[in-house]
Amino acid sequence: MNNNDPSNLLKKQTENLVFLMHEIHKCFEVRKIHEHFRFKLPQAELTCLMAFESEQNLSFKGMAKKLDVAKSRVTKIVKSLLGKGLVRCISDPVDARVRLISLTPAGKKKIKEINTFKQDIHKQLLMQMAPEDRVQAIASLELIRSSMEIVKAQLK
Amino acid sequence: MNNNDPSNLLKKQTENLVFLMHEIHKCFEVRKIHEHFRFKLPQAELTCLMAFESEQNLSFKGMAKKLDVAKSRVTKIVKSLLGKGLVRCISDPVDARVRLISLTPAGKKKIKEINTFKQDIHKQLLMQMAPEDRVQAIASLELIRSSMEIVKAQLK
DNA sequence: TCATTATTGTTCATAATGAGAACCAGATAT
DNA sequence: ATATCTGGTTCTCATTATGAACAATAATGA
Repeated sequence: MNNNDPSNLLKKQTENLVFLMHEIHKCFEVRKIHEHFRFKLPQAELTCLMAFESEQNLSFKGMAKKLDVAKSRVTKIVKSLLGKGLVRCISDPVDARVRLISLTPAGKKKIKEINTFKQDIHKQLLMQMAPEDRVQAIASLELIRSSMEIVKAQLK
Repeated sequence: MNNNDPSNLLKKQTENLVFLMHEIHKCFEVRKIHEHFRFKLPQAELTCLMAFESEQNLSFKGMAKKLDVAKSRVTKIVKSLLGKGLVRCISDPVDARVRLISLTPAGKKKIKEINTFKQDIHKQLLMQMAPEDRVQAIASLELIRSSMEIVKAQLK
């Protein structure tokens, strides 16, 4: 009994965790689909645009690394974004092979819109909680995230 | 100042939350891809198999509702799973239109394997935390999940 | 009972996401 | 100067997914 009780607790917590993570993940997916309809852009193009939050110039290779996709995928995504006038390409004066991708004014406006929406929806999420709980929730997420990173690293 | 400070806190928390949710979501995706390689099954087929955790017989329509995909998608997924000998179909004696999908012994073995892995990885996640923190983390996730459901409902 | 309507599953066309191999052009190094 | 390396494009292929059109079967109603 002394041995069984704590292991049983862990098992119950595990089952609970599996369920909660799955549900949260589904909600997250719903939000992504919603963004796709709201901003009339395929999800891959949305994530591509968001890559310019931290940089303003990206080569195709750099983008591929950042999005963790094949170069050929970037070619396709950027081609579509070019057609929509959201990005532009200039060839690198230092290296003629390299094409630098950057946002057009329309693209900048778009990511501002997307960001506003994203911030807003997460703010709403926090507002569902009592202010004390918000601090705790974020601390827990931080702990979960770092734990996930460790488990992920062990996986490979 | 008195007015600015709390709103500034909320903004910082929001940014933090956006980041954390995004990172956690990425980890979750990595796990799904890992499962796909480990169990040599496309992700859609994996989720289809997992639907038999709570039921042992499912019509194509029932499966479509459960997986939240179109009927035609189910046709394709089940066709592939049939070919792999993981599910079988019997026509409903009550209604000749209906084909009931159920697991073969091989399919049952497979979902047991998948479940063991899934439980194990979540258990490992909990083990990264101090026992007191586990309770808190799960409580936080529960709160986050219910908050997400509310925000999601407002979205539509 | 028989015709109309509704439901179940299949097939087909289409689109998005993504990988990887083969390839060309421009850069680096020996 | 030639060989090698690197960045980007193109092509083929697989996976995920929808929705329309369709065939077979069930249910309803006059």
